[in-house]
Amino acid sequence: MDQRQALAAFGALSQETRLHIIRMLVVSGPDGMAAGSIAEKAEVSPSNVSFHLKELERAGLIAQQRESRSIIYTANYEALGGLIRFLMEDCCGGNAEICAPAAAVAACCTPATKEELQ
Amino acid sequence: MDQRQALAAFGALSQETRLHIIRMLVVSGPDGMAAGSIAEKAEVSPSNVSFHLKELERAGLIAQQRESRSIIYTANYEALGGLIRFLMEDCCGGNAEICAPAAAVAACCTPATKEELQ
DNA sequence: TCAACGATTCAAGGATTATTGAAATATGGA
DNA sequence: TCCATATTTCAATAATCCTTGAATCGTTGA
Repeated sequence: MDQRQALAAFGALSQETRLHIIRMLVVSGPDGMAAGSIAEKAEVSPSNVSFHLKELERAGLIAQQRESRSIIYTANYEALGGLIRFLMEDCCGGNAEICAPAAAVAACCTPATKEELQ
Repeated sequence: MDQRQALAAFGALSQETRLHIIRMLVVSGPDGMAAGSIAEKAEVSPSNVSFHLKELERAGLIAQQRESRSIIYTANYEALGGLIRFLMEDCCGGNAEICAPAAAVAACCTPATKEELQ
């Protein structure tokens, strides 16, 4: 993740509807969600959700794939991890104490990872 | 760090000049930097840097304090750590593998923390 | 082929954000 | 007090982003 991507990702996440969408897609996992379901759950119009999905895709945070009539969107875990990494390295580069609380969260996440990863 | 703050923080970091400023302030540590120095290093006009500093402060990512004629800005480490934490918990809440790369970075940061903290 | 469904695209508007330069504020020293 | 320094505020403009509804595109089944 370079700075260009990070700037786009921060911009994408700075909007309430889009943050909500990302949350839903992360939770829904590899199965993802159809655009219509996203619109329904987020309570926004189809054209509006389409606008925000395009924005999230442009930032590389989600991917799409057509499934019959629906278009399924999935969160890009690699990009999200990369963004966290960018934030930490950018912040840790020189001063490290910012990462301490993050390390605590990471410690709480990694046990689950052992089971989740493959 | 609640969602409102996170949205503001993401918005603040989605602008090139502001990301640059945050980087400089994190590196400069508790001493911080005067507005003029920031403007000079970032190569933007005084009024423009003032605009961006206000934006960063509004998002809670930096703090200011007057020092004679200068106004010294410092990075808010707690807020930056809180933002990383928000991103991780928001992403890890349901699926954990996103945090794996972040955990790796955290592991690389924590050794330094032992010396840096106090 | 035609109709219906799921979704995107487009244009218009309104709202927010960024940049600029001039004017104003605050501080410290002659 | 007066001037210089450091910075902010303000107004105007430009640029970007968000929302809305209508029109369009691709897919499926009758």
